[in-house]
Amino acid sequence: MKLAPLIRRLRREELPVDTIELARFLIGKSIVRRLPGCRLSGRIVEVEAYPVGDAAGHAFRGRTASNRSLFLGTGYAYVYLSYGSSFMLNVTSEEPGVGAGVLIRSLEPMEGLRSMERRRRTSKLFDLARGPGRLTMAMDIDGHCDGRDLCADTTLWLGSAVRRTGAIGRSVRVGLSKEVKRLRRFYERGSPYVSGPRRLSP
DNA sequence: TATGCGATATTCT
DNA sequence: GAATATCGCATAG
Repeated sequence: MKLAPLIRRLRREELPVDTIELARFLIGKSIVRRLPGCRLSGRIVEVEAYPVGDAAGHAFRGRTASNRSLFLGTGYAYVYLSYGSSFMLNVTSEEPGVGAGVLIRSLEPMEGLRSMERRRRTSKLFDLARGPGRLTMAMDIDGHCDGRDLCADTTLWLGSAVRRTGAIGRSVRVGLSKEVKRLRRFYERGSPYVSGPRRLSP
């Protein structure tokens, strides 16, 4: 399956500036990663929004050296290390100077399956990029990607949808101790590539 | 299928 | 010193 011609790079003007709108918009879109000798891509099937004023968001206490990428504007990568072992990929939102973003939680793998399998040490298709820490490992995303412009970078960028997007579900977010009741997690209904407890993704 | 726990590093208090 | 937007394995039902 030749997907490369089907995926068109998204321009910044196409991205909703509002965090919640961007989260919904990203479901069904593509993440593309170019590595030496191979290209990886996946379809976004699950995200979480961390808008302005959200106590669970990393920008809540203001800008610091580690979260500065969250303040770049809409369409940049904010990558950080969680629990000492897992990198998390976020797409930033809002105007420059405002700290907010969307956590990418799960991908449906499309291109570069063999490369992902090697990096993830599993050949189970459903487990390759299901979960935020897993997808960064599968896509070889780490701190080097922090701050990249996802609308301009040649190694990591946002692409168009490759097929019609299914119905979008909404739920509480996974693994939080603050703002636990906010319905800020979005996912494609019926996708087997979605993480979290099944009760959250009816 | 569901729940529980340890590993792990960086940041902020 | 505590907390953390997780994962993978273990165990029980």
